Amino acid sequence: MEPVSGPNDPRMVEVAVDARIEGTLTYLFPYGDFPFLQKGMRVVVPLGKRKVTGYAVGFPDASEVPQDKLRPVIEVLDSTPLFNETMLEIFKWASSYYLCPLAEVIKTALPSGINLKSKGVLAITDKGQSAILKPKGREEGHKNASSLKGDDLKLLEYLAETGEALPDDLSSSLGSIPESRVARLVKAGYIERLQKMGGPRVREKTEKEVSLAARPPGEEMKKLRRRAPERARLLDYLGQNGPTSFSALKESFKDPGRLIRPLTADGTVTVEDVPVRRDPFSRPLQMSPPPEKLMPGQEKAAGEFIKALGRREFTSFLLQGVTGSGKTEVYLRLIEAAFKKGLGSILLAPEIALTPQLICRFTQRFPADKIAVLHSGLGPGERHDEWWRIKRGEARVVIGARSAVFAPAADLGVIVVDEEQESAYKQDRGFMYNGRDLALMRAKREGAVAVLGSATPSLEARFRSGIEGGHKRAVLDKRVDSRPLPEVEIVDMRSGGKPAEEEDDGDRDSSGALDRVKERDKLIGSALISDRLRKALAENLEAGDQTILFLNRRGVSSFLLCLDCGSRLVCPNCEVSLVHHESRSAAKVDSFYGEPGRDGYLLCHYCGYHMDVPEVCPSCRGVRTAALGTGTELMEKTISVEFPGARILRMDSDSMSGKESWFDCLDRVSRGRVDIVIGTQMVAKGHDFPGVTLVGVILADLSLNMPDFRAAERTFQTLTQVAGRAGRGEKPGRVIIQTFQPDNYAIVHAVSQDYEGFYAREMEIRKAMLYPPFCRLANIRISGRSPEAAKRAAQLLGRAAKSAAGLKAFSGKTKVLGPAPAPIARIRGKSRWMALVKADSPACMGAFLRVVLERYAGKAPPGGTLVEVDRDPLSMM
DNA sequence: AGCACGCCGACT
DNA sequence: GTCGGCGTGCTC
Repeated sequence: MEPVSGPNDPRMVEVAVDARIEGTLTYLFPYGDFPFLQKGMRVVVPLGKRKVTGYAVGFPDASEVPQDKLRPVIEVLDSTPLFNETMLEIFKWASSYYLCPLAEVIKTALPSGINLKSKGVLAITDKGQSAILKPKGREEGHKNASSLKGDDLKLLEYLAETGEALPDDLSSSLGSIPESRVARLVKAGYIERLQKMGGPRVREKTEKEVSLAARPPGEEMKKLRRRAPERARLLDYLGQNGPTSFSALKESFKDPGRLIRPLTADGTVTVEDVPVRRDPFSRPLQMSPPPEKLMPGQEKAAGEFIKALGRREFTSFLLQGVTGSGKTEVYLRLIEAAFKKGLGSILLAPEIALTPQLICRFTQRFPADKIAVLHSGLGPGERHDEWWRIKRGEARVVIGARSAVFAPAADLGVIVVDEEQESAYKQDRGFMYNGRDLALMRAKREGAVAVLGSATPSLEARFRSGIEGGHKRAVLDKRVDSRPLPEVEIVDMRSGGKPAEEEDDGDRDSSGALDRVKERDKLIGSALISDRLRKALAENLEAGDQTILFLNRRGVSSFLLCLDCGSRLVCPNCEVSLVHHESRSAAKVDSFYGEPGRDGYLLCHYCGYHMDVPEVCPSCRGVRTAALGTGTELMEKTISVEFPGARILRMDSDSMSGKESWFDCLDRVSRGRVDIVIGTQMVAKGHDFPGVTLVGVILADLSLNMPDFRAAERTFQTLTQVAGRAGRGEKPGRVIIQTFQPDNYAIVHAVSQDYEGFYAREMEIRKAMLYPPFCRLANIRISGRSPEAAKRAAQLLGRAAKSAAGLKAFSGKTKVLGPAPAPIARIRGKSRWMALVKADSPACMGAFLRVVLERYAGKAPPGGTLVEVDRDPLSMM
């Protein structure tokens, strides 16, 4: 950590610069000015004409770049390092593994808002000033008459008035200003660009704190009590309670300001600004007492974890426990043990599960000031406070989402990753890390105990718990209060739902007009509720119980389904659903069913295989096929028509905005103000709704048919999870799963709540098709504004990849699928392609990707296309 | 993000 | 032949 400090040392510092630069740059630093510079501190360095923030990551004693090209550090921003050597190693590892610039990794790991950036502000020059003062410059005969048009004059006047301005501010005041115009004015010498450091500096929140400086002698007090009783009472109060915040005083005194002012004048009391913690969870929480006794399974698991903690050696566990088996209690015991040893702990949970209820369970066990919470709902100030409380060692128990894996906890003893299979742990842009995987990596480097918890572990985690050197496995197979798992039944929509009958009146020719589609939506809306579910819903309403209707609306693409036999069309090469595309894009209507596909084509988004929409279903020769897509409001409408009295709440990412609304909804449900909740993924994730006794899954197929090799795994996980929502209170729960594919193994095993059965079956398929955990994956994503350029780039990249795969080092160990258009082929005006790489080991994958990118870099086509690598992708969309 | 460098079309 | 457009690639 110490910089080289000998008198003859070259005094160079290696800086990870916050710019789109691979690798690090070397700078000089005048040792006399910055003798305290250490690794882990932020520095301001010159980069071209700009000043940027960088992170000191090393002190090399030689540089490949000639000494005279090195420029000196301008400023050191910290007096104490923001990360230690261990974290730096993790950052470097992550940078190399995820092929992401080191500075971007570090920026992600540190609380947002910590970076300063130099901004190019525009200011008017003297020449510009005089040009506005005497606009009759024409008679000078110079060209400035022609270049100073009315618009330019306005711009100069604006700058003269404001002093300086960001280009964005100019645009918002004067309308969009093209860069070329600014450049022209700069060149003509009317305005100049200045570099100004600035950034969202987060300051500590402070509060006025009043403390007693000198207690007046008894006589004084007596006098005071008579002359100014309130003032005396305040002094007594401060004497008793010690230093008190101004806001707290307001509760006991009417106008503390008036009382305090004279007291500060004579020095009896002092008022100070002290930093206070912004409380991220100020909402009142209802407490439920912690269980006194653990179940035998919990006891055994907790014992094993704590024993491993005692060894202070990296050990990883998979805690596999059915819904309601009390995993959280096991985490708490382990973290308690670490806390008692003075070790730090981190609990990662998916963003959506970081509820007040979860935090509350921790505040019951640990002093509130020892806990820090990190999640995206925090403002920059709150996040900053929490981060520093951890950094300073005040908080030793960290609860947070994905990025909390980087929390600066010292002496880390425990990292828990709850619901380890969740895709929320994967960041899907920029630094595309997986919080779970980095948690394991960090635990390894810190000699900590890692616990991955899940009711339905990812195949990767489950697989690694069965191999030499993998995770140790602990199983909780009993629910805490011996409550039975809810009764799950399947409704076969091919007969029970009868969607086809009503729809079979000849409107299947693709000439159907808009109103006809709407008409059919209505029919389909009600057809999507089977008689069985309708009856159960009515009964539940009658009984005054709550119902959740779960519409698995993940994804945008539609797939082709046979309405007779329920089979779907999959790619013969990749075993993922073929995605239906309209040949005429004008036919796009927001309909649950798209136009039945006689036209259009089917495309595999992994390998590019495509075919025309078949006339008949390949498995049953039936003629009734439909492209199944999206639509949620439809469900709400249908239900409100069929059950006019019911109080309905729709919960999905569209109808939710901000955390308030989300909390409010949860609140309304738990208070019994809602009869039927219609929702997407959101309602499936761990919330206790004791009043819910019926859960209906509208169409389990929707997630089953995603063009993703993990579709079955996701479906199994979601159905298991959503089934766990029913019957959490005293009444038993009931789950109705509607599907066109009642025989699909994911659904069958979810119904019988048989994880191991599902695991065995899915592993066979993964092995046969060579998917994780039997290989490593990387998704190379290509995107660009011009469809042609993107396609061209994809082809060139494909060629680079294929040629690299032919190298001796990689042949037989790597396989390239595609390139093919991404499942969402166009998004926000960008065309997207992807190529999927399989490799037999992480090391091979890393080496291969580097070679591919290097080969491609030589011949990247024009047109500004972007190539990104998503390593260990969870979503291929 | 900004600036230099280099390659093509419109002008002197 | 030169000016100047913008598309591409470095920046220690």
